[in-house]
Amino acid sequence: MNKPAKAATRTAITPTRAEDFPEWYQQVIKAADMAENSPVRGCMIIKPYGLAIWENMVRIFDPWLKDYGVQNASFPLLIPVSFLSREAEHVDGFAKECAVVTHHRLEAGENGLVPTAKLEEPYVIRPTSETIIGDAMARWIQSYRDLPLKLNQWGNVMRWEMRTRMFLRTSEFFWHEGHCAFENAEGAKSDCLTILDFYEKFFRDYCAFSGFKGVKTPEERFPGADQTYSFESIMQDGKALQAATTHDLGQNFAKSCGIKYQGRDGAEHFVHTTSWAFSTRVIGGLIMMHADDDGLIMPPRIAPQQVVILPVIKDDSSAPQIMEFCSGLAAKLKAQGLAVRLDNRELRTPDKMWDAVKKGIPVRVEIGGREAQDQAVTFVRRDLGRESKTTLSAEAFLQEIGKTMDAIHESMLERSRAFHAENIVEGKTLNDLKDYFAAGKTGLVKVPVELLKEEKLAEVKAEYGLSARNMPFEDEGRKVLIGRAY
RNA sequence: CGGAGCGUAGCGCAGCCUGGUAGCGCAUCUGUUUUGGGAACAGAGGGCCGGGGGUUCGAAUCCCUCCGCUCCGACCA
Repeated sequence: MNKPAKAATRTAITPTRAEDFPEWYQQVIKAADMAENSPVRGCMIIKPYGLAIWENMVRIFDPWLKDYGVQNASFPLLIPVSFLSREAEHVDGFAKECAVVTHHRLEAGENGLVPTAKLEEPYVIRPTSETIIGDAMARWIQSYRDLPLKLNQWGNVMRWEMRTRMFLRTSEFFWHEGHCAFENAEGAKSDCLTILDFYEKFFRDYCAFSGFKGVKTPEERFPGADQTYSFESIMQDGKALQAATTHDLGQNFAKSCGIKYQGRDGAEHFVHTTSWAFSTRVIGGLIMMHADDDGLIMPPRIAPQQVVILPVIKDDSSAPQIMEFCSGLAAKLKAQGLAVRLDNRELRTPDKMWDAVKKGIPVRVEIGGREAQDQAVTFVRRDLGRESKTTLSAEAFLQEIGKTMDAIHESMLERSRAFHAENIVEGKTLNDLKDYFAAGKTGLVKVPVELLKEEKLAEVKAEYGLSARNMPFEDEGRKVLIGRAY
């Protein structure tokens, strides 16, 4: 009798991506212990492992901004309602999703605490900070010598979303928001493009994200912007994710906030401002881009833990030797600047192993009696799975580990590129677009921009839940990518 | 805010139609044996069955009403 087929196909995450993508996404987050829902509607608790990813993103990206001349600052969480109403389009865009603070005191009432002491002017919890930063800029900028002024803040914002999903869309989310002011339109545009390049580099070289830079169509622009640029990527279910945006705000906010300077010509001019951001949403993108049916797969360069060392102890007699070898190995890896975790928890080895798998730790090292004896290292790459199990001398392993990290990164990026290549198809006509999605296909269709003028486009978009993602730079504005998006 | 579904142990679920002392799997704890890709046995702990109201001798189950969550849509990083 043959043994029943070993549950080799059992996946750490149920359901699988193919069975139910949204549910799979939730389960990956739970399995990796990244975040959980909170008692506050639409807001999540980011757990240590999830926040560690964000902290790495901050650690990597922040120096780039500083190097480019951006200074960090911090503006209030609360914004006077009157500030928000300064820019007409901006109001339109955000008013509906603002949380409003109207009182400043609680008193015991019949059914518990009730707000008393109404504020004369309510505040909104910032959905974004253009207006309050603009107000400060108006005071800080007098002369062309004060320009450019480049500011950024790392913080949280709140948008009262109708429908939330962990990381991808939550009412409160963390981000950085850059706000810059320039003498002229060229300065602002160049800022938008420079930062967009930073974003592309960040996603490509650290998150192993393929994607495309481009210009937003007018209807997809940020409220109050003259031009919005974005970096977008396609997730494993074929839907696009806007990973980061930069906005050329022209003189719109300068005029509504009164940001003026005396120019080289002695006359008074309005500045040109920009704003740009990426958020904790990117963490959701990491999951949907890279994770598989066994859970997360972290790109090595932003992984909170890059190497996990699992001692495999069979009997207590060999334990001290194994642990000593493990500690030594951990110390040497740390000395190379790697984030190492020696998992000496009192759990069974398979449980620790699956924990490492579900957290997507790039390299898992297993050290048992044999390795300790031979001064060797057995390791597995998370992106390749158990087939990649390799044993090297400790010396060789320590020499190669940096290259292994790079190789994992490159292979993840390559996978992402291949996926993008397969999921962007060219179309010419509205019917091409319609037929593609009518056939149940996913991904994006690249069509000539002239199609945006067709009246029937709205119908097709509505029918299949499509939107214009952006007009990729590589096509010089002649084409636009259309598809479903997060 | 519209449409659909769901709230029962830490997690995943059954029980509800047809009311009668709350169950299963995993996880947890204890012990023993184990341990190189998801261990076995034995025992134990753990629940205001989302909240409130009703019907009833009796409600997880029937009715009303809130609240929350998930998915699809509209809105959006």
